[in-house]
Amino acid sequence: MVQKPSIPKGTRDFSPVEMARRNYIFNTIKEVFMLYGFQPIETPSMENLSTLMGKYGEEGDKLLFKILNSGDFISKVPDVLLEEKNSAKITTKISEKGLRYDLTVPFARYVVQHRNDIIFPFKRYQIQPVWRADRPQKGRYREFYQCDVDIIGSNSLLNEVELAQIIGDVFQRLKIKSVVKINNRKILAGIAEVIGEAGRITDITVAIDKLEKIGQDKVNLELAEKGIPAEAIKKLQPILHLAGTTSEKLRQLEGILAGSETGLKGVGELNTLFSYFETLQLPVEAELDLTLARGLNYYTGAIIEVKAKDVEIGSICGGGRYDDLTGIFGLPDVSGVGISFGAERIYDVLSQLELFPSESLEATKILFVNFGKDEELYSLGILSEVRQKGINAEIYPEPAKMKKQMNYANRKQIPYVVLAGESEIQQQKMTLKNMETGNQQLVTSSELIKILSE
RNA sequence: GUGGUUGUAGCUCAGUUGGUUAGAGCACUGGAUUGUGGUUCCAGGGGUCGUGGGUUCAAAUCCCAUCUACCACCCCA
Repeated sequence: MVQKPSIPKGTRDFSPVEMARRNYIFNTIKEVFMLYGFQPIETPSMENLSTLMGKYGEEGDKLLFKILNSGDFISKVPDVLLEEKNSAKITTKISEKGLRYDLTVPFARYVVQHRNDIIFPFKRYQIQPVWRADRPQKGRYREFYQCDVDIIGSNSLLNEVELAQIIGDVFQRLKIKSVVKINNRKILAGIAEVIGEAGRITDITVAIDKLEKIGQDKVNLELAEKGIPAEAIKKLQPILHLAGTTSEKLRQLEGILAGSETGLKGVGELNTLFSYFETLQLPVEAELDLTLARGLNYYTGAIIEVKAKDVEIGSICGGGRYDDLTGIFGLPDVSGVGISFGAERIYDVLSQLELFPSESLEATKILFVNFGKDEELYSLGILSEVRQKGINAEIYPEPAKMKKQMNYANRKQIPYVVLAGESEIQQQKMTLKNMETGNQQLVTSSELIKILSE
């Protein structure tokens, strides 16, 4: 019995139309990356679990896809463990590889491993799929592409500025109206310090990250549930409701965070950043957003997130600065900053706003109808000529009925069809049909190429 | 990982209180039209009713489990 084929949960096939659109996104992003001097690298789909585990928090470890060891792996597991039925413990015995969860951690591993060959500051980009064992939803998959750009080995804020410019360029080219939200981990740390809960930064940031979504009251409730004292929560309130322009907000923060050295440093960093933006006139809106927390625990400085203005969707790009990502792999004090474009979400935004350019760019431009053996030979010669001029062309591979061949051209949206039968061959010409208008004309091969090159 | 909704032809969906051979539109194949597609007309192929159990004389229909997609949490691109 034949079984119905299917693909694993949360994965997708990409058909030609989707590929053309995805390539449009990837190519646009790549072009901009290269414009700023970034170079591509690729890393393997799988990494050793030891490099992946513990980098994304407890949740992250659960969401890692693990790969079973080869061979008779189960016989090597001690009976005691099998009887205990503890998945976590057995996992370490039967799996030592996992699929990558993001591109940043493998990049850190790469940097440490190749530190002697890399020219620092190292500017690299990387466009590859990542895998998460998350429960799929709309716009959330178990396999999806990330487009990462990172600069590693430089503390300069100029790097943050360049990333903001890249964001501006990319979304301007894609015609997506967007706003860049910026925050700084040091400010968040400062806030926690000032309200007397320095040790609880993670709980506090995770809660205030939801401010926009669930509202102030629920945020306060969540903070209280996490065990933050009422007094600290009270102190937090005015900070969450700073008003005015970015520079006004920063000035107010300076006062609030006067007691925190880290906090003030963060304010200083944002001041420089925003003054750069002002003089450079970014092609994109940038604003300070104190509620921007981002879960990843390795960020230490700037936190960046981009939202599309005309579509209700999560962030389409995000990132930040990490001061010591490579430290865990034995290379301390190397600071980096990077962002990641979410290809799938950008895809969704572009389709919802119908901003994809006409897809025919990569498709066949002309089809030669196949009339039989002799005519085929005649067409084949012209076909090579056309291809040599860089025009995408094809010949129908069998002398099928006209209707079938025309229908093929029609369905593939091929704009031109060449008909070369007995009478055309005698004149050393061919009939060129415009599929859109239906017009036909008798042309020579050089006339044909001229028309197609227009 | 927790809770909810869902599933009938390649796609979008009908299918009565459980009752003969499960239907339609689009798509596909062939013909009307032997060198002319996108319009029209005619004919045809295509179904383990998501999967596995159960209740019943009888299940697409009722019950349970499971898988998928979607939604809300959690988290995130």
